[in-house]
Amino acid sequence: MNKEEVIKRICETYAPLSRACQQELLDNGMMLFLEKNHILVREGQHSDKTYYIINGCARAYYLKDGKDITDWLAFENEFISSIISFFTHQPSPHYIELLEDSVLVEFSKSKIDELADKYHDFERLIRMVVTKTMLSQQEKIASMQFYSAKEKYANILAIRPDITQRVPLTFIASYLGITLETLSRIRNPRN
Amino acid sequence: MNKEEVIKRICETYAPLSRACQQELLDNGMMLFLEKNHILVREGQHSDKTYYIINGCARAYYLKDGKDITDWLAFENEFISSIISFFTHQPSPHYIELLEDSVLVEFSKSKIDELADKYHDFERLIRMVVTKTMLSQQEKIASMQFYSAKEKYANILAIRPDITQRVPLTFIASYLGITLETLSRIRNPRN
DNA sequence: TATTTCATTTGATCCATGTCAAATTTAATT
DNA sequence: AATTAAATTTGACATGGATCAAATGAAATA
Repeated sequence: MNKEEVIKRICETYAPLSRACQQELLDNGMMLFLEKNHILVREGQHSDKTYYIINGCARAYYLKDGKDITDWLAFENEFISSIISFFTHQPSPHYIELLEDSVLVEFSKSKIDELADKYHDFERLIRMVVTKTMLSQQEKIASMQFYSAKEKYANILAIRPDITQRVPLTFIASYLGITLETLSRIRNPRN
Repeated sequence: MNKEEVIKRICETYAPLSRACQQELLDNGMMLFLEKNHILVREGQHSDKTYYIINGCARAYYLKDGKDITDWLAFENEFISSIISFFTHQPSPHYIELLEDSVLVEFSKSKIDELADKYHDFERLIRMVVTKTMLSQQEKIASMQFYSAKEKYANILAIRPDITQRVPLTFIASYLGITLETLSRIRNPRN
């Protein structure tokens, strides 16, 4: 997939953009071809970039008392960024790491803000991206609030059946707010 | 506070609006004076309204296996709506209930969409509202993922110290994903 | 002010999930 | 293929928080 196709895909997913706006977005997105385990953002950095995943997947995680906690997983046709740093200009509490060899398009916050200022339709698109993110967070909150470990695992499998083939169980476990051992036992059909 | 002041306040909080847009928003917001325990939205309803709280507070809750689970609490100068119904046009899984006598301004989704279409600056404002919501959800997710009951309670007290004077403990407990009994024990200084 | 209803606390017990440690399986590297 | 390293499973045990039940306290209403 080339950049043109990516822009087209983004428009289809979220909201249509004028030809001029598409072109300008195109000129300002940078394609990246990166290897598994590459770290896009480190804790403490000011990250003003967002990444659209063409191929591959990534996770955002942070360290709590030295323990690695995944709190976001993103796959093809999704955006990932250090949400706090990107939106509030604070240093990132998160690392962002690729879990597979990936192809990404990188956009900078300043360009996005500029385009959102210049083009009403782009402002719309950003609103849609944020709204979609908010709705998936809403689901995540519901699934964490009063569901058992087993229910949470079933939930995520329903949303993304191939997740266990693509994401190590440790990361899935902490994403669900449970331990690796508990996840392993849940997955064992004898239990 | 009258409607003009409310609109002004909203502009200050999120993003400035042109005079014309402010006026149109004003014409389409309806002020409501409602009593404690009033139910704004019921499960199963298609709710296409959002409510801005001038005075008072409200909660969104749903029933899981007959149990009442609060998953949103809103106070003055915040919006509350049946997030799923409002954004996806599905029937609401939530109830929305007032926890105090409250003054609200009600806006309809169709008007909001219309204004967002017509005015770039209003589109911007909506984007800001959604972004802010998303960021507070992000915090909530972090606080639920790997924090103990005690830590979660400390977190919410730090954000809103007067919450225990305004919201019954049962609702706070389920909002934190813990039981009423556990919350009660946490609050007892002997523990 | 007495009575009823609702909210909160306290106690006793249980269980899902965490913790720590070791074994096993799978993948990466020489 | 052999060796090392990483990921996952399994076991034994501990514990935070749930559940159920009853007592107390506070607020609403007669």
